[in-house]
Amino acid sequence: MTTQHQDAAPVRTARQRERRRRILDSTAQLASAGGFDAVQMREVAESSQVALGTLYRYFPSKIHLLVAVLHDQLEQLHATLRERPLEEHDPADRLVRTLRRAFRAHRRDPRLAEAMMRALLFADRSVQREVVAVTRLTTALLIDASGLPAEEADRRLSAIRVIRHTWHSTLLSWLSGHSTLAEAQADIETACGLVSRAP
Amino acid sequence: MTTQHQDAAPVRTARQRERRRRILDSTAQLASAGGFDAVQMREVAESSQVALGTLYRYFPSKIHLLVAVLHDQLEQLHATLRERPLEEHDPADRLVRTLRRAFRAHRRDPRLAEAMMRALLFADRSVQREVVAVTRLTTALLIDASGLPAEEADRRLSAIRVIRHTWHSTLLSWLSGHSTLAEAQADIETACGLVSRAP
DNA sequence: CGCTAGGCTGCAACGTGTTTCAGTCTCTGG
DNA sequence: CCAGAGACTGAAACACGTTGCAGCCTAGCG
Repeated sequence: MTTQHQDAAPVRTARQRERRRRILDSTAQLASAGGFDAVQMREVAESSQVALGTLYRYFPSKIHLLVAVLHDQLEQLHATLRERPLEEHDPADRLVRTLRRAFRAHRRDPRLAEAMMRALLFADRSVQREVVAVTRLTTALLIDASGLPAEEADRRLSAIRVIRHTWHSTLLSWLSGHSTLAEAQADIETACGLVSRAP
Repeated sequence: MTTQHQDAAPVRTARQRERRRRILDSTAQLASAGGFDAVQMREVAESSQVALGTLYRYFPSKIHLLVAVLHDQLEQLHATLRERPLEEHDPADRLVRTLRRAFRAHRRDPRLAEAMMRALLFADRSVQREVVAVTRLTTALLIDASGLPAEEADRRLSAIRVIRHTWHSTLLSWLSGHSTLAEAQADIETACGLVSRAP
């Protein structure tokens, strides 16, 4: 049962693009208000003025839906970050700054962050395409943030992935109340140090 | 070496201890056969010869149940690791070795691993106690593996947490088919390098 | 040895993610 | 402009985690 969503097939009409946007927006709104559990498919459908079956045609599961919201938000974050470039030169410093910014953004909307991260980490093989897209986007964002030239970044990909893992893991862990803010920030700094080491 | 078993309520009778063991065992068996989705509460109850309500008295949710299984398995792993001590001296090498062993174990039973990790990362505040217990146990295991003296380990706690985050994250990511074995192992090695740096 | 409190059982019921389907609407090719 | 293909709707139904409850059983106490 192969899925044919907009990822592979571009959306045809403007109305479909609007539907998709309405769905993403009301999902984010519901998540922002009540977290993962508050994103209920019937409610998403209703508040985006779409039938339940249609919602499932656009996003084959709640996980797909929330991962798509994450992807959407990441694109916005990436754009925002590009608008305000950093002044630091040291790659590790730049990464720490960037992730601090991102963390602040999530602290402002912890329920939305929790919903998206839970979905990302809960995603199984059926969401592989979307998860890989998010992973790629995040990696690109981190490389951008580090300010490293492409070839240098290539040599440090493993370090960047470790930073990404640490980022996701600490964020979720903090959002779920399993660790403290201080721990999360210390760990992110520790991980970012990796990018300045010999490859 | 905190031997924290289930909630503050110590088990009273032998039959209760047996019931708990039967539940943990059949959960592990179901998970091993079919992963997270195959662990269905009705089925766990039936195959451990316990009423559904009783299952819920012992473990208030599927997530609690699977995190308890993880805790159980970690205790076994910890014991196994102590039996066969490492010969390496370098802390990073020792950690890499240990995590390689652990990874191999999970490769032998990927569905069980997937079920446990999904549960751990999906756990919310209501599972805090159990998640913190697992976290502590894992940290203790890593410190043990590193061979560092206690005070030295204390100074590197953040590095050890980063290793733990990377471990969980790469493992789940590999189990979910989002990354390759090579990436996972490279990242674990990269993270383990942190423990040899200046504090 | 009987009594009581609390644990256990079987079962029904509820909520929410997901599937299915018949009927209706919209878009596109001819 | 029309017909067919595909998309959308509304509603019902299913699956599984979770809860609630009435009655039975066990353990420990008097």
